Amino acid sequence: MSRYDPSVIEPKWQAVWEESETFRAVRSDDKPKYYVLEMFPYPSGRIHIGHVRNYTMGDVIARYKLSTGHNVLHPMGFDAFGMPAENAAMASGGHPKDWTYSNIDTMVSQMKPLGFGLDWSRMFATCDPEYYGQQQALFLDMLEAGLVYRKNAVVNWDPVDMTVLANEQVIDGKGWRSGAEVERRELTQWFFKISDMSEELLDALDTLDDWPAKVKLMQANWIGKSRGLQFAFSTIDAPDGFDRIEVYTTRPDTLMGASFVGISPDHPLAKHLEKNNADLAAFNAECRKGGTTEEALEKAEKRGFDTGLRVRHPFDTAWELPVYVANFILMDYGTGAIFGCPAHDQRDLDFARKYDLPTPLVFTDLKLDDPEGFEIYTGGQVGGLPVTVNPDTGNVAFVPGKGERVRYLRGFAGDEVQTGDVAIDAAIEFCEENGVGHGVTKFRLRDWGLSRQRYWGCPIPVVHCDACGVVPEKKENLPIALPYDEDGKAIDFSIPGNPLDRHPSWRNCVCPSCGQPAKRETDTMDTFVDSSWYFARFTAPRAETPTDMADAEYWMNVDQYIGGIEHAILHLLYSRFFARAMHITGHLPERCKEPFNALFTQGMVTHAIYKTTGPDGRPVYHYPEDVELRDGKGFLKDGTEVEIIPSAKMSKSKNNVVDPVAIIQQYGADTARWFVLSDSPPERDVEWTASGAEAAARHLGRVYRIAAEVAEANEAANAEDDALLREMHKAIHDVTVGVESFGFNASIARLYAFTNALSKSKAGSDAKRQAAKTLAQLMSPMTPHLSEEIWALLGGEGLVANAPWPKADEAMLVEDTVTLPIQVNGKRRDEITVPKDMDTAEVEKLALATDGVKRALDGASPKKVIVVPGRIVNVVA
RNA sequence: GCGGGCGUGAUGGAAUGGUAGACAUAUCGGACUUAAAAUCCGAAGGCCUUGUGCCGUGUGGGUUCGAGUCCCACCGCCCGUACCA
Repeated sequence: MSRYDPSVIEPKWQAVWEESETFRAVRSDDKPKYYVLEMFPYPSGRIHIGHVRNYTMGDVIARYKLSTGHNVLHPMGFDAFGMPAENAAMASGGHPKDWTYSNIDTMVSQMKPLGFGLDWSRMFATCDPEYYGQQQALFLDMLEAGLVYRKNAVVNWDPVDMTVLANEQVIDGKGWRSGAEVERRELTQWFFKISDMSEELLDALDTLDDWPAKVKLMQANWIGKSRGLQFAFSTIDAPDGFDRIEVYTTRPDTLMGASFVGISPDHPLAKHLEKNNADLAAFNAECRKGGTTEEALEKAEKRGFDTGLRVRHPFDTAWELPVYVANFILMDYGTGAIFGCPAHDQRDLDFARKYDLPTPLVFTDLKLDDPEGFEIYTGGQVGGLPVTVNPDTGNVAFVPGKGERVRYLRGFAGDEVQTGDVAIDAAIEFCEENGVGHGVTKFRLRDWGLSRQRYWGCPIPVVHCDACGVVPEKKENLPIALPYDEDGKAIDFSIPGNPLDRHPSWRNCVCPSCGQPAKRETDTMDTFVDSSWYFARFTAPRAETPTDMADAEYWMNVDQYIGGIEHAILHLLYSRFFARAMHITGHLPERCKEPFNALFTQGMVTHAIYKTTGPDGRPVYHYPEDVELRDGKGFLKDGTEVEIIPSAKMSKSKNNVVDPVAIIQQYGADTARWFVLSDSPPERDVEWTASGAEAAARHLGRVYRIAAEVAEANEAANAEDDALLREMHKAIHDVTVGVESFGFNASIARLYAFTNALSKSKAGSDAKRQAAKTLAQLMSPMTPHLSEEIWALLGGEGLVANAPWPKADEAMLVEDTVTLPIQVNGKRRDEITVPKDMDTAEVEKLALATDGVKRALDGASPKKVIVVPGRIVNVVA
C-alpha cells in the first residue's frame, strides 16, 4: 500500500488542473456565474500565513461553488504601488519597480504550490502601465464628470528633510528619519467628491443584506449624518469682515449653557488676528506642530488662547462670551468654530476648568428629585442660569444620551422634562422662528484627498500650463508612465522627497490645449485608488478601456468578497464610491453601484512583536526565529532580553511575520490549508503558534490510510451499513452548512468526527467506499490534492473538483428518538429518552417520574413544568 | 479621545436563550515493539466534606422557568481613526 506523499501528489494534481483548465473563467450562459474575490495582496516580499488563511478561505468557496454547478471567476493580482517599495529603495538602493516585480515573482511562486483554484491568466499588478493607464483614463472621465477638484489641505511636513510625511512616518509627532518635530502645512491637493454621495452611501448600506452588521455600522458612523443648528454669534469690536462667527452644533438644546466660543487656529479670524499679535501667532504655530491624524489631535492636551474678543449670546445680548483659539477645533469639521458647553461636554468642561470659565447648567438628571434644593446650584448665575455642576463630580460633565429624558432648567420649547432628541428639534425650530439660525444636516465624511507627493504611484494625468492653467492630458497620450531613470542615470531614492519633482526631463511636456511647453503634475495617486476598482478590471483585465461592458455585465457583481476587518471603512467605502463613479462615467452598469453582494471579514493572524531599543533610541524589531522564549520572557541569542508586545497584526515593518513556506515544504499544501482553516473561526483573530501543523499532517495521512484500506477491502454488506450511511448524510449536511456560512472550523470538526466514524465502522465494503468517496468530496475544497488522489484511488469519475457536490438525504438525518435533559430550577437532574414527536403532556409525566426529579423535589409538588419539545424539560419547584 | 469588535479548560475553540467544554492540540495511561517513532485503544474543567454534591464562560449587577448567549456598568485586549496597505 502506497504512503501519503504530498510532495508527489500535489504537483501531479496541480498539473492536471492546469492542463484541463479547471479554473479558467470563461463566459458561458449555460451555468450561473459566481465571482469570488479575496482582497489582493501587497507584494511585500514573501507571503505570510495570513495570506494563506485568506486565500484558502476564498478557495474553499470557489471550489465549492464550482462543484455546485457554477461558472466561477476567482482571480488574483497585486496591489503593487505604495511606500514600502520606495522605502526599500531608500534603505538599500535599487529601484521600486525592480523590487516590486521581483517580490511579485517570489510571491506567485510561493502561492502556486498551495494549489489555489485561481484563473492566473487574469493576473495583473496595479503598477503595470496597462492597469494604471486605464486608471488615468478613468480619472480623466471623473474629472470631466465633475467628480474631481483641487483645494488646499494639510499634510505632515518634515522641516528638516523638507518633505511630506505619511502618518505612519510620524512617530510621537516627530519625523521618522530626521526626528524633527512635524508641522502641519497646507498644500494644493486633488480631491474626489465622495462627500457629494454621503447620503446615498449611507442609505444604500441598508441594501447590503449580506454584509456584516458591524461593518455597516462602522461605515454609517464614519459617514456620520447629523442634524444640527448653524447660526452665528455677533462679535463686539471685531476687525472688519469678522462681525459674525458662524458655528455649527449638534446640540442646539444646550445653547443656553454656552460658556465660550472656540475657533480653530486655522480659522480666518485666528489667521487675521495673529498678524498683529505675536503671542497668538506663536500659539497658532505651536498648535500646528505634530501630526495630522485625528487620534493625535484628539489626544493632544487641550489648550486655548484668549483672543480678548467677545461675542454676544444670540438670546441675551447682555450675555457676552469670550472667544478662544483652541487647538482641538479643526477647520475641516463644520465651520471651524464651536460654542463650548462645559456642563454637558467633557472636553469643553476640561477646557473650562483649565481657563476658569463658568459652567452653566442646561438640564439635570431626573434622578435628582429636588433640583431646586440640591447644592449643585450654589455657584451663582450666568445669563439667568445656575452655574456649577455637582461639586462631588465637578470635573465630570453630565452627558446623557440624546434619547434619555432629562429635566431642562431652561429649554427653548415644550416640556421641561423631555429627551435630548425632542429638545434638539424644538431648539432648531425655535431658533429658526427667531431668526437665529437654521437646521442643517451635515456629514462627517470628508472629500477624499488623493494627491501623494511620492514616486511609486499612478501619475495624475494633468498638465500645468502657464497660459491654460490645469489641463487634462489627452487620452491618446496615456499611459503617462513613470520614468524608470533620470535620462540614463539611476534615480536617486536616497534623497527624501519626490523624485518626479526633481527629474531633469520627465516633467517637461506640451500643453494638450495650446501646444506650448508645459509641466506635468508630479503628484501621484493614493494607492487606495488602485484598489478601488481592480475588482471590475478583473472581469476584463486586458481590455483597451477600463472595463468591457459586456464582461462587466456578465461577471459583476462580486458575489463574495473576503478580506480583513482592517479594511472595513476606507477601502470598502472608496470602492463603493468608485463603483458609482464608474457608473456615472459609463464604465459599469447601474446595478453595480454596490459592487460587493456579500462581504466576509476574516480575522487577522497575529503574532507577538519582539522589540528592543537601538543605540539611537529608536525601536528595533526582531524576527520570531531570533528570539528564544523562557518563562514568558524573550531573549536574543546574545542574552539580551526583548520586550514582548503580544498579539499584534503581522506587519513587515515589525518583523513579526510568519513564513508559511517552511510548513508547505515540510508537510505539503493540503496540511497548510487544513491547518489554517481548522480550530479558529474565520472571523476571529488567531494568534499564530508553530505547533499543530504536524498534527494536521498526521490527520491527512490517516485519512489517506483509511481510504487506501477501504479501496482494498472486500466485505459483504451488513447491519452496520445503515449507521455509517446515516453518519455520512449528517456529515454532508453539517459540512455543507459550515462551508456556506463560513464555519470552516465547524466543517472541519465534523470531518474529524466522520473520519473517526468511518475508521471504526464495521460496515461492508460498498458502504465504506461510498463513505470514503464522500469524505474525499467533502474535504476537497480544503484539501484538494489529497481529495483528488483518494477520489482516483476509489474509482471516482473524472476530477473531484468537477464532481457534483453530494446531497444530504433528509430522511437519513432524523433520529426516531431523542434524549431530553430534565432540569429542576435550571439544574440538570436526570434525562429521558423518548420518541421524537411524543406528546408534551406525556413527556411531562415521564419527566416528573424520574429518580433525579423525585429526589430534587423531595416530595414537594412542582409549581410549573416547561417542556420544550425535542430540547429540554425544566421543572420549577 | 472617538467609532467598532472580542474575552469559555493547560491550549485553539464548540454551543438557533435550553445537558457548557463538541472537535482538536498538548498531557497522562494502556496495546504493539528489544527499544523508540508511527499506529491503535483509553483518561482527563475545578473543589472538597466523594454527595449522583458544590463551584465554574473577564468582573459586578439585571431580565428569564432557564443566560456563555439578552440588557446595564466596569476591566483587559484587538482593529480603525481619512498619507500603512
